Amino acid sequence: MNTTKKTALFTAAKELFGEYGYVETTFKKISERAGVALGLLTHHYGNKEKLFLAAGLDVLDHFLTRLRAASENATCGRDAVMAFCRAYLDFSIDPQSHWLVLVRCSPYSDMKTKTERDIMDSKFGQVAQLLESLIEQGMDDGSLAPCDSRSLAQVIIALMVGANRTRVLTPYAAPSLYEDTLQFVEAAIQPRQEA
Amino acid sequence: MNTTKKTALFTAAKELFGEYGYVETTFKKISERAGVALGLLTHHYGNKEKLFLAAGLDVLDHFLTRLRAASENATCGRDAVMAFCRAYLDFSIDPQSHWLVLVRCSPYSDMKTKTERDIMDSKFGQVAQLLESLIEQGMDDGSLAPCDSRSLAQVIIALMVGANRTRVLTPYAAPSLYEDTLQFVEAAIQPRQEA
Amino acid sequence: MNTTKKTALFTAAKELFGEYGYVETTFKKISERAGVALGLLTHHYGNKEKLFLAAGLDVLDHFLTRLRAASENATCGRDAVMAFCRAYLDFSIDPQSHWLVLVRCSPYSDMKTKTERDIMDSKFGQVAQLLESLIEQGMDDGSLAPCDSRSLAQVIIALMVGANRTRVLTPYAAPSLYEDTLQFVEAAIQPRQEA
Amino acid sequence: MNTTKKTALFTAAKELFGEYGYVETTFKKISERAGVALGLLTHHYGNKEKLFLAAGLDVLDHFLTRLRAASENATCGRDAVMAFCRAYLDFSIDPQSHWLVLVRCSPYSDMKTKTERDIMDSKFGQVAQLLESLIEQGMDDGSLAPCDSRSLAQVIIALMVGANRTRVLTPYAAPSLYEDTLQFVEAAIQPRQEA
DNA sequence: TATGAATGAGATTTCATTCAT
DNA sequence: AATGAATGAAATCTCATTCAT
Repeated sequence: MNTTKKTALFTAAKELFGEYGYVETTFKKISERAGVALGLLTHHYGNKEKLFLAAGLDVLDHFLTRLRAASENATCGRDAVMAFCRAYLDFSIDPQSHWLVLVRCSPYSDMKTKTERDIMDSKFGQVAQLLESLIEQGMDDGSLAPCDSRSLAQVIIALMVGANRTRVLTPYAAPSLYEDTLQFVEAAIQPRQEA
Repeated sequence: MNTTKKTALFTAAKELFGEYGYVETTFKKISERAGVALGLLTHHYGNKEKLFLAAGLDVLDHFLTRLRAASENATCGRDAVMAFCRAYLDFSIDPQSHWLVLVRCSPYSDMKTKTERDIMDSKFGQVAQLLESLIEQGMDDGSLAPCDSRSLAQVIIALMVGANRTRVLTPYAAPSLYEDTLQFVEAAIQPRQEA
Repeated sequence: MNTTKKTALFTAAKELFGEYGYVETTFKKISERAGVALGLLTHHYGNKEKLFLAAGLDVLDHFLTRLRAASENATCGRDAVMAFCRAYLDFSIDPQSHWLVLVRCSPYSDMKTKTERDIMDSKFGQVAQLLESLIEQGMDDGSLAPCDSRSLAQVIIALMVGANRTRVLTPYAAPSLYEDTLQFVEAAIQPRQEA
Repeated sequence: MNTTKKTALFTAAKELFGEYGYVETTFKKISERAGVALGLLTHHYGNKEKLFLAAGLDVLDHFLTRLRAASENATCGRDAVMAFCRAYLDFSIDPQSHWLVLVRCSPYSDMKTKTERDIMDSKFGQVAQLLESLIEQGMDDGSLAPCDSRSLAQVIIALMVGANRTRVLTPYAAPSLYEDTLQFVEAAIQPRQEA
């Protein structure tokens, strides 16, 4: 197949965006790591930003697939929420997932075009919607106390975001951080019998 | 009199780092916004990275001061933790605080020198230590259930980080996000009487 | 059947050279407008310069044919000269003629090869020779005053060139420019009875 | 003076735009000919187009000054018109004038920005207005027959344009072309007593 | 004949930093 | 302390041309 070179380019780009961030990932670095001519990048992807968009969407697509798969077989809504969280954190440290693309490159700073930001936004929105629906399921089946599902989803995702950044970007994350995070979520969503 | 120009430069730098991030903040932009000669920048700060370090530390210093002030008068440890969280989130949206410097510029990507990263790290470490001590205080005074204070501190700070990023970087944050976040913390650290 | 693609390419090339000039007309643009594979261009025409030469000569050939047809049936030399001028100006604004190829691409800057410039030169020379012969005819039949036919031909053609550029390249040409130009020629070549 | 380098750059740019045209005049060529660092170009002029605009306006300003000087002392309108034409053609072959900048670079193709084209247009407009006023003066003092001054001015300028291009761009211009051109104008504007 | 992936030289532009004044 | 001209390395992007299929 002659798709090889395009694929090599794409993989190298995802690696480098994750290692160096958007700005410090250069055409030269990408083409050298992919073992491919410099010009092939614009030939296949038009420009750097479009390549980044493609990379980001690719990661997000796999992310969504993984989250859906992880949460669909849970026995109750609360378990589904916990499965979602676990899958989120697992994905974020899976070396195959190229998750760092989304961590080191901010789609909100590195993409100049509004259209492209909108595309990313809608994908991120789907992540939130998935969690919302799991929360609603939990309220339906009684495994979660009544609450504003959209609000709770945002807070839980915020926690995932922060835990992930602490782990992958800083040197001082405790080894148990992810487990602690999951327990924290569990404690917070635990329905309690009040007098 | 002559401190004026140095100060103007410093303020302009903090504004621009927060608006554009590290890479897109140029010497030209800074000197223009400050209404000051280009050469003054290296004259006063040596180079871009040192300027950024100074800006970041300045923001962090004010941050720590604010967190300490907010938490020191609480009536119990749990209240102190909540005051800490509230102060964190308030500071993050105070236009005077130049907090965005720390959000848009990652000290972990934008600072090449290990020494400088270490300086920042130690400051961030003090934030975590402060929260840890408040948690311990809570365990002492019985307002918080026994737990690993370091772990809990990291998780809570992770949540602050994520909530803040959601609010200031994305377009889809719910207006109630910060309040929801605080409630979430409250629910999670609520000591509960188990059978 | 297979001439179609070559023709489509040629037409697209003439359009684009006329619209964008030599440098800004790219292989990509041409092949896209023609709806044809990129590689066909070099396959059929060798390289960009040869394609341009072919395009320019094609336009010039039609131009010469039109000038000859327009001037051959005039009743006297002076009328033939005027018919020549009118045909020149008409051709220059005939959308079918692709005249702009010769206006926006300078054969004197855009063709590096001396041989190719010579080919173009000789064609342009034939235009001048045609006008010269019409002028001589006019001197023979008494409709034009004696003069240096080569000189007069060059001046008249210079006027055509300038009028044409004013009309097709600038935004400020008066609507009557071409008519005014013809009257100007008429006035200048009018034989006058001097005392 | 430290203006030296900026000036050297400007002169080199005018020379090269005149020799090679806009597109083939590169930053490298300019900085090398000026003996100056590459980056100085954008430092002083912002970008290539602005440099070209500055160069073109500089040439046009000198042009206008020369045309005004040449035509203001004529004894009658017709002489003023002829002095204008002679000054036009002289300027066009004065090696000091950098006239070729305007010949080889088309302000109508090479300037993308409408604003900049407008600035050039208005300068060209002043050339036409000057000639118009001379023609009107000629009609007033009786040295020229009544006519539409604007139309006549455009045609005469068109002839200057064409004669100039023939002389400086083609290899086949007769040595007497400029003299022939002036005579042609003289013949065309000669007021004649009709029966 | 037809396709379009692949190449790499070269162009414009940016920018931290230096330095003479 | 203050200025801004000057430098040149490096980045992104363009594009004619080649070539395997």
